[in-house]
Amino acid sequence: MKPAEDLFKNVVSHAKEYGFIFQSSEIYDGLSAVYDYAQLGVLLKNNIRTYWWEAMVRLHENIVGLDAAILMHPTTWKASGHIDAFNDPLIDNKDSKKRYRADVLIEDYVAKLEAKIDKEVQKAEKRFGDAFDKEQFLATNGRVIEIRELSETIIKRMSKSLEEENLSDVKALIEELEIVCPVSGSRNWTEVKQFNLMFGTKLGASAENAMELYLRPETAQGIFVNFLNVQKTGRMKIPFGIAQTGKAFRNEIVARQFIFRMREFEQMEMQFFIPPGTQKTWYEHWKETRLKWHLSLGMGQENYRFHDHEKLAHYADAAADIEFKFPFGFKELEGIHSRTDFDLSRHESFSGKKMQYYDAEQEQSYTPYVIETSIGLDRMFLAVFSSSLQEEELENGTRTVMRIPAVLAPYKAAVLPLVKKDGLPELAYQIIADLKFDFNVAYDEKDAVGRRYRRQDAIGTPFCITVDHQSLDDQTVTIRHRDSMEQERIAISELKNALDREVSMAAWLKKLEP
RNA sequence: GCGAAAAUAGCUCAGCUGGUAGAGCGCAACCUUGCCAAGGUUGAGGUCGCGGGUUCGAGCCCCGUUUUUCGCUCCA
Repeated sequence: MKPAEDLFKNVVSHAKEYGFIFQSSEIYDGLSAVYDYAQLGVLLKNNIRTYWWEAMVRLHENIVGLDAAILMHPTTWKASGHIDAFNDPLIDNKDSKKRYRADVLIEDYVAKLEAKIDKEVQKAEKRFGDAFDKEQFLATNGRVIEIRELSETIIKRMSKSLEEENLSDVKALIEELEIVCPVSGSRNWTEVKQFNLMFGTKLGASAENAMELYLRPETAQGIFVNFLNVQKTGRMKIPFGIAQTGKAFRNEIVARQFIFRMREFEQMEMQFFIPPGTQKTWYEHWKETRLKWHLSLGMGQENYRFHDHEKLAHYADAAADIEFKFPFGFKELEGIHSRTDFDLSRHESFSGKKMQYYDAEQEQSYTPYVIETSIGLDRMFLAVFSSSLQEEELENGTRTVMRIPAVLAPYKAAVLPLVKKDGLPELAYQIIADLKFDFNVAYDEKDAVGRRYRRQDAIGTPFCITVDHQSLDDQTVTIRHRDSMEQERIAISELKNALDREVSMAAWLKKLEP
């Protein structure tokens, strides 16, 4: 058993060597945390996307698709909370090397002040016993009033400075309050720096009247702003969902671990609109449904687990991750969030447009609640890729095999003439000409056939079809299975059916039905 | 962003106290052959991440920088 670090290195170099993933702009030394999908990678990635899309949109009568633009009106991000939540003022302690959110440090300080009020209350309670009137005490006690005023002043000043982006005053405030680093206990702080996790760009060719825009940091908002358009034009009845896949961009402070955390990445997400009050049931429903999708690929139940969030995002009332066992440990692969009516309400108030749904059965209008399922396509790629890549010990040596779920494999079959003469290549090409309308098929005639099998193993091709001399006589070929390396002989006319059973989207999607 | 380590052929790596770059695998062409990698012949491919400096001379020493990995930090 190799150490995890080596396994991961192996994944990265295999991805490069066989043309799955290259670093972006490699000839210019690359661009940090940006990667390109290569000739085989794009096939695998497209297959994953399609498998998700068909499972979500095609199989669910009440889910429709959408492909919203990456650029959106800037107010979108005010409404969504990203302008606030994505703009963190950060400060480092030079001694402990720890980084903190400057506003959190100050808020913690204020929280401590307020804890002092509680202490005063407790003291007074002891002193006065039953005669103690808490309301009265809080309103009149000089010490309490003093602390209250101080906290208010601090919070006000901090909010004002943050609003005005006066970061040096935030630092000054931290220094004046003599806030120390909880780890090192020192007051040796760096300047406060603003980190904006959204990529900015400009709309408009001339600099003066250009409009500040952001590349979307999540795809979800494209769905929310189109909620009523889709609902009305699609005559959708709640509960219903809108699904989309697309690129999102985040200026991560630390982007690492290959394609696990990239600055430009692709999300596959679905927002499911439901009546308020039903969110618990639907949340559970989608947790289950999504896990089932993952398990249908047969990559091992033991590689998945749920992680329920305790700390919730500003918009959620429940949230869980489906975590996958990557080479570097269990990490988030997909999120299922109960987003309440946060997004629609916010858009309603920022746009002034009603974002409500009239429920004819209940005879009332309401702002729907939302359950979100959101999976990173690139992460899913990494999950499939890293768990598929295996070194297998054989009697005489090892073989490298990618046990990619057949439905996702870049090539479904390779057609190999046993020798490149005697008319075998010609027959092989005839077979390809027939199969290529249904399957992505490779051809290879170079080197010994055994070596060609191994080459296909290394890129995850589930089947190798070998044309030999007997094929010329009786129109049969051998078909070799990637995982077992076993071969059987079947009629050329049966190939399409045989492959269909094993690799077709339809065959795999049926596993999702009860 | 901080700290540490690394960067030499497509991949994995070697390269002596500083003296003009190698291996294995892979790749391409041809020959032989053919059912589970590693037959033969020939060949392509590297200004040693990039930029400076020291030196008669730098893959090797020094400085900067980029990228990657690990730890910290962040993760709606």
